[in-house]
Formats: sequence, C-alpha cells, structure tokens
Amino acid sequence: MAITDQSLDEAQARKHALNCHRMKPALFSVLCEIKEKTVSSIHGIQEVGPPDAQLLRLDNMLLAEGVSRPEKQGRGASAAANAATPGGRPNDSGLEHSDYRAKLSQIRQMYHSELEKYEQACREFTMHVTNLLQEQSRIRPVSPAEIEHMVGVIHGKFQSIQMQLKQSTCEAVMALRARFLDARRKRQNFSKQATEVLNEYFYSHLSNPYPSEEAKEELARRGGITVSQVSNWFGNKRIRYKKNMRKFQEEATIYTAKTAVDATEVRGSGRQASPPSMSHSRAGDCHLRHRCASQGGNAGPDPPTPAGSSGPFPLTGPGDALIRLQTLACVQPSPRGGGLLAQVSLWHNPKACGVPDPVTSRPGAPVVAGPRDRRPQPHRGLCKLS
DNA sequence: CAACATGATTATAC
DNA sequence: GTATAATCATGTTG
Repeated sequence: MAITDQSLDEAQARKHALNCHRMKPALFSVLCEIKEKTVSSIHGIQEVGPPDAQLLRLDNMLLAEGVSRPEKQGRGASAAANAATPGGRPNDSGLEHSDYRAKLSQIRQMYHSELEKYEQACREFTMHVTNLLQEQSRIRPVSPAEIEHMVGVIHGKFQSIQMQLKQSTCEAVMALRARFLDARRKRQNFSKQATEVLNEYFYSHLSNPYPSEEAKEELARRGGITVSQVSNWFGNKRIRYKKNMRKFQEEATIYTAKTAVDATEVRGSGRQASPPSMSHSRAGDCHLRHRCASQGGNAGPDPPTPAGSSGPFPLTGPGDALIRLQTLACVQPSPRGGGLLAQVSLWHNPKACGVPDPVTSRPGAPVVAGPRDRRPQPHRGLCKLS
C-alpha cells in the first residue's frame, strides 16, 4: 500500500534496498518458519472442482446451436430451419432463414467478443498476480504450487463469469429460435395441388383412409410436400371428417365423383373389382401410379381432371369397387345421414354395420387382420356389399 | 376483426 | 412405431 503511494522509481529503489538489505536472509528465514507452521491450513484450501454439469450443458447447447464454433455456417441453425420447414417451400424459407442466420450470427459475434474480453482480462489478471507473487517470492517463501493455486482460483472466478455469459447467450438463442423456427408460426396452407391429391386419396379410400408408407411417399411427391406432412394431413383429416362428416359431404361428393369418373374411364365398363387375391397392389397405388404415368409424374399443375387415356393398370383393386360403391352412395344418399357417412363409422366401429369388418377394425380389436394401414386388405369396404 | 379453416404439435394409448 | 384427440398458432374469409 505504501508503495502505491510513491512514484515508481522510488518504489524500485526501496525494493532494491530491501533485497539488498543485510537482514534480508534473516527475514526470509523467519517468514519460512512462520509459513511452516501455517502451511497445513493453507493446504486445506481445496482447488476448484471440475466444471459442473450445468456448464457442460451450456457448452453442449452452444455447440449444437452453432454458437461456440466461429461461423461454421451454423450447423444448428440450418438443421433447425430445415426441421421447421420440412421440405416445404424453398423460397420463403430462404428469406426467413437468412434473417434467422443473421440474428444468430449477431449473437455469436457478441458472445465471442465478450468471451474474448473475459479471457483477455483473465490472462492479464493472472499474469499480474503471478508476477506479483514471483516478486514477493524474493521476500517471502512462495511455492510454485501456491502460484498455481492462485491461478486456479482466478480462473474459477472468471469461469463463473463466463458461465453467466453462456447462460444469457443460450437464452438469447432460445428466444430467437422460438421466434423464428417455431413451425406453427411458419404454417402455410398447402397448394391446391397438394390438397387435391390428398383429398383424392382420402375420399377414394374413405373406408380405410390409412395410406401405406409407399402411398404416403407417392402422395408427398405428387403434392410437393413431405411424408410427415402427408401423415399430419391424414391425421387431421380423419379426425375432422369423423367429427363433422356432414360438413365434408360436399367435398366428399366432389372427390368421389372425380375418382369414380377417373376409375371408370380407366377401366372401361366391363371389368369389375378383381378378386381380392392380389398381394398388396394397393388400390391407391394403382390409382396413383396411373395418374402419375399419364401426366409425366412429378408435380406441376395437376388439375385432377380425369385422365383421358386408359392407363397401364387395367387390373382393378378393391378400392375401385369401393369407389363405385361410394359414388352410388353419394348419388343416392341413404335415408339417414347419407351414404358416405355410414362408411366412416367403420374406422372405429366395425360392428356398426352389423358385420365385423376384419379390415377396418382397429388393431387389437378381437377380429382378424394385422396393422391397419400397412396393407389395405382385399376385402376392404366390401362389408358394404353384404 | 371475429369466426372459421388448417397445418403442426402434444398427450396419450396401443 | 403409429394412431387418435385436443390444442395451438397461423392463414383465410366475410
């Protein structure tokens, strides 16, 4: 304290005088003795423990979000953005995406500059303390271990500051993600094309609207959406249709009529539903593939007008029989509720028609058949006939 | 802007 | 794993 009050030169001079003082060795040995006696208490001080779990978590998260590593194109960012817009539309995701990336990059920069500042300060302070201790070691006994210990303590202190920085960075990133990448905020209605494709399938498989994985892929491809979007759509559609079938009647009429026309044009009048022996050549696939082939496959404007040419799939599936039934039911609504409505009750209640339908039964129901949507069964919907 | 439509998510069951 | 049912949050419409 005294030294700080004096000029540097004066201090240097005093230090030199002290070092050269003839009593200095004596003083040193006395200090050594004192230290001998107190050393045990000094050693009682424990070193800072290993970085705790929370710090580890923060580190992992920052790494995952692409914050920790300087500008590596932001791995976490792109991944998250992709998840949010699952193959949807590249145009809009581009804009939002870059906005997100810009903000994330801002956070990253801030984080790194702050971190750099802290590290710099830590280094300087450590160096300062080390120098000081080394200087003092000429007067009093200071072991390297003690210096090491002090350095450890300093690092510990700075680490806790760093942790606060990491914590707030994490919070900022989370907020950013919530704002930009919450898929629900990104919801966009499907294109007309996609809706048409999905509805077509739905209403032509009304008695068992559970597309197989392959069918979903096909629908996804044709609608320009992802398979999981197809699954979502069917999930929503089933539940909403079932909840309020009346509301969907018009839609149902439109689509069943469409598919019916389609089917008859494809098939001609002679063929009827083929024997239910066919393996898994799902009715839906048949339908899909035909449309696909007749229109050059991939997306593009696809007004689901009846395909004119006779398709390469003369073989009709059970679904086609169903379509006809539905069309019939549509044209001549049954006294109560309307023809289509009755079909749907079977999804969950096979006994509604008096005959347990092995196909439309839910899995686990004490009837026959395996998982419902893996393979639309040959008899699907035929209970209507009996 | 309220009401409805709709895609996505969540809780839960199997 | 997939399914339903409820719910959320946004988009659309009148």
